[in-house]
This record gives sequence, structure tokens and C-alpha cells, in this order.
Amino acid sequence: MPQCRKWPMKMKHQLNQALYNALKKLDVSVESIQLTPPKNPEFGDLSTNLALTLTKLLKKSPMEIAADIQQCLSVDTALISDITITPPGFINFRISPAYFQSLISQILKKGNQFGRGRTGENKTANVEFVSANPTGPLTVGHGRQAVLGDTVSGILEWHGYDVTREYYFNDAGRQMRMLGQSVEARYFQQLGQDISLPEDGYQGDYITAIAQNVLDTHGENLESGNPIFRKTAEDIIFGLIKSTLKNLGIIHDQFTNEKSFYESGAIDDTLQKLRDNNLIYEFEKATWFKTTALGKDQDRVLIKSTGEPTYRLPDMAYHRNKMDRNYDLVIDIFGADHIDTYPDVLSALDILGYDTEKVRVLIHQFVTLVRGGEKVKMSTRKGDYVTLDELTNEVGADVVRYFFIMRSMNSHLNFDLDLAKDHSDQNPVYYLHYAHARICNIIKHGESLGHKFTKDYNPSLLSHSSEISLLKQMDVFPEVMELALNTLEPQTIANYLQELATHFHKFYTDCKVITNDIPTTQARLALISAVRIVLANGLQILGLSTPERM
RNA sequence: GCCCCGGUAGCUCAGCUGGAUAGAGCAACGGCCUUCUAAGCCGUAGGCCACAGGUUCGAAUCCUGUCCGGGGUACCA
Repeated sequence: MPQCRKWPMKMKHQLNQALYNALKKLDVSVESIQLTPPKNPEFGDLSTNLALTLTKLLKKSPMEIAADIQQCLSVDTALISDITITPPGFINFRISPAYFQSLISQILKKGNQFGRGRTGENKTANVEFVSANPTGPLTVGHGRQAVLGDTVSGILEWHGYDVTREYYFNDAGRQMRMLGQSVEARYFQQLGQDISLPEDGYQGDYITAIAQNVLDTHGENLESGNPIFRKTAEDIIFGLIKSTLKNLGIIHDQFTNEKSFYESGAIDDTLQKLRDNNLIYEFEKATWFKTTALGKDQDRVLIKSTGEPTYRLPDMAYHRNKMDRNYDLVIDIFGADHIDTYPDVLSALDILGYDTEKVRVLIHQFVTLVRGGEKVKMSTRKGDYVTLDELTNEVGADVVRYFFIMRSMNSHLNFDLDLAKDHSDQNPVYYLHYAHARICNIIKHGESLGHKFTKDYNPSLLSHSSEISLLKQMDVFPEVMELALNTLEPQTIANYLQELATHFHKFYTDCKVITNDIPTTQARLALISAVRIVLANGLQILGLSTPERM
């Protein structure tokens, strides 16, 4: 087999260098050179718009400039098989098949390390997500954030970060008080008393079940206002939430309670520090944060006239706490309904001297549930919702996870329940699974015929156009992973894997792996082993399974 | 009013740090299994990339404005 050549990224690097050298000869300097694969493969494997960008500077036509550059260009002809110029002035490079063929040994050698970045090595990250107060079961609406947060965590881990998955909640406050009162009302109703739910009480059936539980374990003689009602509800519901998340393969490392910041004095301290900065004032018995002094269009209440803080103040204290824990990266994942809260938190952090560059806030748009062609309106309080558990149980964790990350978080997501359930066979996630299972099956089939994988395959036998494009697709994997890290947008990985699977399925129909042609069989076994690795790596980052048969 | 996100094929959406002929899945139509899994592959059809200006050699992509949808603009979280 040929020597392992350059590592994929180095390909671009080399060309970059060669182009810079050529420009030097022409006595031109530029800040950066763009080198991207052209849409139309007929133009080659990598193209640069360099000549187009230099027209103004050189006052020549881009075609002329491109020709000049090409004249001065010297490249490794073992790697670059062809250089062409096409209108309006692109310079195109065709990379020799040998380069792509040598990729296989790289992938096989690196295995589940292939495509891994080192950006996060020796760094820590905190990803806060879900953070729903335990007032009811998680709904499908929470699912998007849960999966998004876990997948973003996975991307960071892939690049070496030590990630803490964190859940922030509040077991004091109005919501939880209402929860306790709702349970209490159901409790007394079960004892035959004519008591109605509080006006804003929780109406779901689970409240009745919790009341029954209280009745069973604590008897009939509880008095109104006993904290047992709220406490029991919280315990039961939190247990439910954790199990819902676990069904999706999501486990938080840390649960942080807002209450702890009252107890530690962090909230008072935060307020005091802001006060020291002259950003706090009292008005109509409430305490205000003077955000207008920071360029915002209105001031915000931090402590209500009732003496109870709004969510903003504890949020600030909480974020200080996260910053104090010295993470290299702090990620908040919020739904679009929280979009207005974080700028104030960041302002506060900024004023208090924290490096807000470390904070990244990811906002995702809402999920609209569609059932029977109609939108389903949901409300936890009214007990009108589809739980995340119901969904997971019906279509499986992989489908749920994939549905939630296959689309950009910036887009509203229509989740068609009927489609997810009834047509689950045509779900795009199965397309990926199928590719993986097919590979496993071929390998198994080969083994049954005595074809053992050997390192002495000859990669130059992989010259079919389907084989080459499959190799090219794998070549790009590390770059896609890097992009995913920079943007923290999981759908780029999903899109990539779809394309990889497409290339594989195409290869599968065009080329038979196990044949009487031993050298070709061995080369193709090496090829699909590499594909399996890349597929599996991608699936693993997304938290999806890698079935060996379907 | 102001702020954020979106408006791309019949439907759901990719593509958006500017590049060459705008893509996928579903739905429609037509092909491909004596051969490693047809949960697959190939083909046909389907588009003023909301609209109008602007920047640029070049705009779905960047800027401005308008329209439409969603969210926020709470002493709810």
C-alpha cells in the first residue's frame, strides 16, 4: 500500500501556500485565499476565486490574472493532477485519485478518532439546557431544547471539551407554589371536600395522581398549607423528568437550584454590586435595573413591590456562579420566549467584570405540533399537551433526536406527529441506519465466504466514480466537524451524514464488494470499513444508534 | 411602536461568513431485485429564492425599506 500521504486539511494548506508563492512572484499580496470545492464537479475538486478578487487591484481581466497566477504556480503533481481556468476567472484544481485513495488508511488507523478536533483539549464547557421547573411532565416542546443541548454538548466533547450538562431550576417561586396548591386542592377533593382548583392551578391528571400518592403515604389528616404537597409533587415530577430525558439518552451532570443563591447570599451580593455601579434605583416600591444607562430602551424590575425578585436577578447571580466556576465556555440554550432576558444578564456580567466572550447563547425557535393536519396548542398548566415520553415511546429515541436536530434551530419546526408515527419507515434517520447496517452486513457476508480484512489492500483499485466521490465525501468530514463546532449547529452534521449515506448507497448499487476478484474485494472491504467508521462517528456525535442490522 | 427569528418546488425544509447551472425528503409520474438488505438506486415533472431598491465583476446569501407568519416587548418564567 502507498505511504500515508497528507492529512486532508493539509491539502488546502499546501495549495494555499502554493498560491501565496505564486502571488509573491507576481508581486501581489492578499490577506486570505478562498479555496472551496466547486458545485459542479466537472470543474475539479477545489477552486479559488483569487483572480476575481484581484481585478480592481491589478486592473486586468480576471481571466488574464488567472493565467498569470497559473504560470507562476508550482504544485506537487503527485497530488494535483490538473489545473484549469474557467470563466469568469476561477482557477480549478483537480486532486489526483491517489490522494483520496490514501485517505482510507488514515481513517482506519484513526478509527473513532477520525475527524476529532483538538480545539477543546484541556478546556471545560458548561451547557445549560432544559431547565424547566418541575411543574409537569416534559412536553414535545421541551424536546427540541433537550436534544439540542445534548447534541451541542456532544459536538463540544468531540472536540475535546470536558462538558458539564447542567439543569437549572427553581423550586421556590410562584409556579411551584401554584403546583403545591393544585395538589392540595385535589387532595381535599379526594377527601370529599368541595374545594376547587386555584384559578391558575395545574389541571393535568398527574396532579390528581400525586394527590393520591400524598393521601396514600401521609394519610387523611394533612392541613392546608403543609409543604408536603409541594414537596411530593416536586419529587415525583422531577423523577419523571429525569426518566424522560434518560429515555432520550440525556443525563445531566448537575442540577442547580435557584434557591441556593438566596441562601448563599449571592443574590443580595449581585444586587449590591450593581448598586455600587449606580445601576439600581427604587421606584414605586420596586427595585429597578437601570438598563437605559447601558443603551437599552427600558429599565427592568429586579425586585417587585411585593419584595420578591423577578427571574432576572437570580439569573444574574446564577450566571456569576457559572462564570466563577471558571469554565472556558458557558453555553445557554433558551427557547425564543426567553430571548429578551439574556441581554440584561450579559450586561450585568459585563458590569461586574466578567468576560462575556466566554458566553454563547443559543436561541431556538418553537416547535409546532401538527396532528391530523392541524396545529396542536399546548399548555402545561391546562394539562393539554403531548408528553415527550409519549412521543419517545411511540417512535423511538433515535427518531425523536434526529427530528429535533435535522433543522436549524433558527427555524420554526413543524413536528408532524402522524408523519413521525405512521411513516417512520421513511424517516431520514433510517436512511443513515440502513447505510450502516448494510455495511455491517456486507462485512459479515464477506467473512462467511472467508474474506478476511487485510491491510494489504490496494487502494488504487478504487477508481470507479462512485468510489471516488464516496472518498471525497469522507475527506470533508473533519472540516464539517470543525464547522459544527464553530457554529454549534447540529444540522450541519445531519446534512453531511445524509450526503455520505447517499454516496454510499450509490456505491452499493454500482459496485459489488464481495466478488471472486480478491484484490478488488479487499480494497472495497477497506473502503466500506472506512465509511462505517465515519458514519458511526457522526451518528455517535448526534447521540444516535449504529444498528448492525435492520 | 420597538427588538429577535423566519418567508426558497404542491408540503416539510437544506443551502445564507457572496461565486459558476438554487438542492434534499415527502407527495406525482416512469424505470431497476436469478447477484452483498429495494428501509435502496436511476429518470421525468415541479422555482421571478416574499416584494422593491442598493453594494459588487458576481446576491437566495450582505445593506435599506415594505408586506406576511412566529416570538418578545410583564412588578410571569
